Amino acid sequence: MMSMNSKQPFSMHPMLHEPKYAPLHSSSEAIRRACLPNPSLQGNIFAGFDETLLQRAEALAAVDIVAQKSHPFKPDATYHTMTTMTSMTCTPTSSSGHLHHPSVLTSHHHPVHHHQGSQGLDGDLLDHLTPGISLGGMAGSDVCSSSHSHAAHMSAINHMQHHHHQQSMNMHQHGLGSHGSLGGSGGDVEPDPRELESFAERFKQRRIKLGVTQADVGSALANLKIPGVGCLSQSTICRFESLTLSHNNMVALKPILEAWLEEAERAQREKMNKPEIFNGGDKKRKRTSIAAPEKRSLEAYFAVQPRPSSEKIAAIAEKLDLKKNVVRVWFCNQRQKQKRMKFSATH
DNA sequence: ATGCATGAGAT
DNA sequence: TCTCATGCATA
Repeated sequence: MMSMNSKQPFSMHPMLHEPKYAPLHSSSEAIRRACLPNPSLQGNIFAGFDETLLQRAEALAAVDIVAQKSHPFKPDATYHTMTTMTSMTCTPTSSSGHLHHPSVLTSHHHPVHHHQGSQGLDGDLLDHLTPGISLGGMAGSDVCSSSHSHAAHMSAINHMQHHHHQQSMNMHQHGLGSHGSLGGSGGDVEPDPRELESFAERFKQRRIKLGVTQADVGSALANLKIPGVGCLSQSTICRFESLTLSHNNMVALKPILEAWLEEAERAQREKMNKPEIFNGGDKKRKRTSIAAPEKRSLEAYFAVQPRPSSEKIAAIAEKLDLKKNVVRVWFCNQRQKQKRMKFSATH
């Protein structure tokens, strides 16, 4: 069996193991990415670009760079954080070495579809309000506290074996609408972008109404005891709300956040009934910063060739005086950005 | 809210 | 070595 839908985070017992869980896959997705607007350069068709192109791209990018450039430093450093791990909270991931991510939620691929536009999105920011509610343990937020940096080796919750093919099996495409297809066996979730969009918006609103921050939601997720699901960071919750995640990622996270929301609202209601109770070593990782001029050059290169070879990357790195790894990661992140929902062809 | 990074799994 | 899901650090 392959899973057809999988992703039903719930349905399994609340214990840990459950190594499997179908990863889901939904069916739609890919295509959205296909059409992204190219920043600027016109033809990216030249795939084999060579020095010449490189220079050309750079020149294009250099328009205003002329003067400023020069930053003495060389970024990079990838420092790797940590050295001490002392804590063990449930911190979700760890950068240092441990697993964490539950990719559990991944599904991917949908054959196609997309379209429609709208973008509602909102962007309000109001997240932090402080609540007074502690939602029965849920949003309490601290559970996973993360004060310390990493550590945690136990993120037990997350990870599972999950996915089988992340992107691999995309074959099914019944092309129909968006959804449905997939087998019926499980009921897959709707890959409908519209629905995701509205859910994200409603989610944010209700979350604010509850008085919890994005970070609170992330850590409270662990309290849900959904197999394979642990805490998530503020970043991820924020991205979910602003639709800046891949479509598959949105689809995977939706049921989880939906479950949390219901639980949190339920807990709050409970408290409402009882009026009284609720009143109530590390080395830090340093983030590399790529200066504007270099960034412009990178963008120009990207427009020409989004996936430069290792050699090209090295050449670019040298020209811009950046570490090769920094350049490589920049390209990876840039590609990921294109795939995010917001910008995708979906709209 | 986002930029740069890590790491698991797929290629 | 890439893609993806995620996160820490930061603007």
